[in-house]
Amino acid sequence: MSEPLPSIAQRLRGLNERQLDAVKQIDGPLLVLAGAGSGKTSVITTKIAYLIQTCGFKANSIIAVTFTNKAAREMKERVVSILSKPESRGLSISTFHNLGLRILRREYRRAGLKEGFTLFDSQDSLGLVKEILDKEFNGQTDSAAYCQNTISNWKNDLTTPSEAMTNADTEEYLLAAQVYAQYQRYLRAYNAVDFDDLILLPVSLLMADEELRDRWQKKVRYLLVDECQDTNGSQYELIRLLAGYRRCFTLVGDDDQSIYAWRGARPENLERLSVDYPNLKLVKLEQNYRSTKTILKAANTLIANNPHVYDKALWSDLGIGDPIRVMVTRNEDAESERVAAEIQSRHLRYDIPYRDFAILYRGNHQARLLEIKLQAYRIPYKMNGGTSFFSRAEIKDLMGYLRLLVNPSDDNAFLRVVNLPRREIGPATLEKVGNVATDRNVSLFEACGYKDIEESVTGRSLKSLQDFEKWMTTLRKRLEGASPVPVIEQMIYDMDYYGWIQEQSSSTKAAERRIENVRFLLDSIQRMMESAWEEDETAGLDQAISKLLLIDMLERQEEEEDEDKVQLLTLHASKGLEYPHVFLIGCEEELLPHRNSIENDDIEEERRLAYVGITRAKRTLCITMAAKRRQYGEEIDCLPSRFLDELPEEDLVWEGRGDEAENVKKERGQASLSALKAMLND
DNA sequence: CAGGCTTTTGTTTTT
DNA sequence: CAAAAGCCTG
Repeated sequence: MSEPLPSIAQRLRGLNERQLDAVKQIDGPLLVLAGAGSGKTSVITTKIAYLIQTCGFKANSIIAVTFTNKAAREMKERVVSILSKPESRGLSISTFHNLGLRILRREYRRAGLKEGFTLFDSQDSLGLVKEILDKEFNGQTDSAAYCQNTISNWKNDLTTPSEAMTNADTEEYLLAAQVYAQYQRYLRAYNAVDFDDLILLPVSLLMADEELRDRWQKKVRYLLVDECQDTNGSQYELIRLLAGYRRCFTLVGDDDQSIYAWRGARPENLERLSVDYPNLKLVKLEQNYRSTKTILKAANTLIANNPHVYDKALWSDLGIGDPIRVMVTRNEDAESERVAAEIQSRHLRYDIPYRDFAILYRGNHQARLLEIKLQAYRIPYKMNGGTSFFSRAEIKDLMGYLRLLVNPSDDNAFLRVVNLPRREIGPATLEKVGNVATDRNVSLFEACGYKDIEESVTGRSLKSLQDFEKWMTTLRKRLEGASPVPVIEQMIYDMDYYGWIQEQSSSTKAAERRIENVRFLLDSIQRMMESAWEEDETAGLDQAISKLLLIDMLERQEEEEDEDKVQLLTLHASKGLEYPHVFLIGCEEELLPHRNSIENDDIEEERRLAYVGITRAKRTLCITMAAKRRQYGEEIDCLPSRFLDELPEEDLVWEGRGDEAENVKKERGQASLSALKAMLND
């Protein structure tokens, strides 16, 4: 031990009175209403340390849940830095989905799953829905996205297929309900689960099985949940079930930062808590340690336009700081250009590191232009989100192989990889395999091992099919008890996958990049295997790959290099983060209150989104908008976002090329006027 | 069966 | 205006 660790007593001294309340309240249900930047992460991490060090809780009896892997990682690091490593051993800080996966990995048999079950990502499940619509509902594949969404909502609300069927009162619902039933059947046949199942199945098991419920409730002595305004119905139920009769938990949330209602989050869970737990204690954290007074005032003024159940008055001790700049530009091109130029000049003039800047936007597509301009200015940047690591073709391919290796029932994986690289196995052959599979009631892969196929499939196709089956089976045997990565490398070598990638890629550069990605995946698997510690007794390839699917690998990849880069992210992705200098771009009607949200009257959530964006800023905030924007090839006029009207005018400094700022100011008046008219009409 | 061509579709937000 | 999906030819 080189340096003495900061003792828990020291930690506690660093907290304010409210925060201390939140930490010390340990013997009952507690809700912490934590405003933006009020130090809730400190509270959670200190509390975990306090529970272990002062109150004598075993680390492995505490479960902390967050929504993103990033938050979980950060939290874990902070706890480990307070406690010693051995003391924090076995402590579980993970996302809801990871927790669900962990439960399922232990109890999968009771959920009707077999060993090595695979996890479908949303692309996989959309594909499955399409397949079902195609096969069983004469090709109504255009409603696939709708069905997928509806099914997901049902699952989040713990609605079973039969309940969905009974309650279906419209044509669409009925179709979705029928697809839902089939979808679940197919998933089980493939020995697969989707994201929603990771919560749904553990909840069903805990509800139905007393022994299991008992076991888990004994195991979990204290529960902490971050961002609980984002919990959906099934997640809330999971919390309740794990908390059990002991009812010892700390939930932290902020209703003003609820921005996930569209994916089933139910912020009203915060209110429901006091009904379900009458002795619920409430602590409010209202001191903001992050932003200047000006920024905080703007945020407060904006969010005051939303109704509130719990009143909250965020205040800051920090200085007034700079006023908020509002930049108006000719079009979206100029907007990105201005932002890039601004960052470069501030970087050069004041020596502000790139990493201190963040550019926030509503939709991922807005990043494209920014990338171009930032590159033109030679500004290093990091994009958060965007195309996931796992949606890259080469990664999907390899994952397909791994999935099939681990789970021979995974027909999806089979179909993806069976003819890749080319093995002369086309649709005709596969249809015959499909027939055998249906007759024998086995998966496609298993059907390849049956003698039956020799009756229908002949010649070269038959040989390559059987070779494929033998090859995969041999690999799987070799996988047993061995370290998986060398086996995978052998597999890649056997099929000359790198050669195939080179053949497929347009340039050697692109090919190199893709091979690098594959290597990175192998590397991650290796690391995952090595860190098969804490909790999970078995560490198989199957576990490694499903865990990796849940982790945003892009994050990981970037975090390794300690970089100085401008951060580009969506408003949604920015929650929980903070930056000294923030640019909030595209503040226009139809974009920041998004058009769909205007139509559905969901302005409040959009306002919260803007609120989240503003409260990310520590020192300066710059809001931009374009007067014109190209959309579907047509150039359209943009109105300033109504949220600009809701900010304190005296703290805003408008800039732009003279006339444009003037025009927009005029329009701004008109916008308010038309909003007023609309109100009067209601 | 593959790759190149035309047509059509479309933009929220994500574990 | 772009990307994806579907169509058609070599």
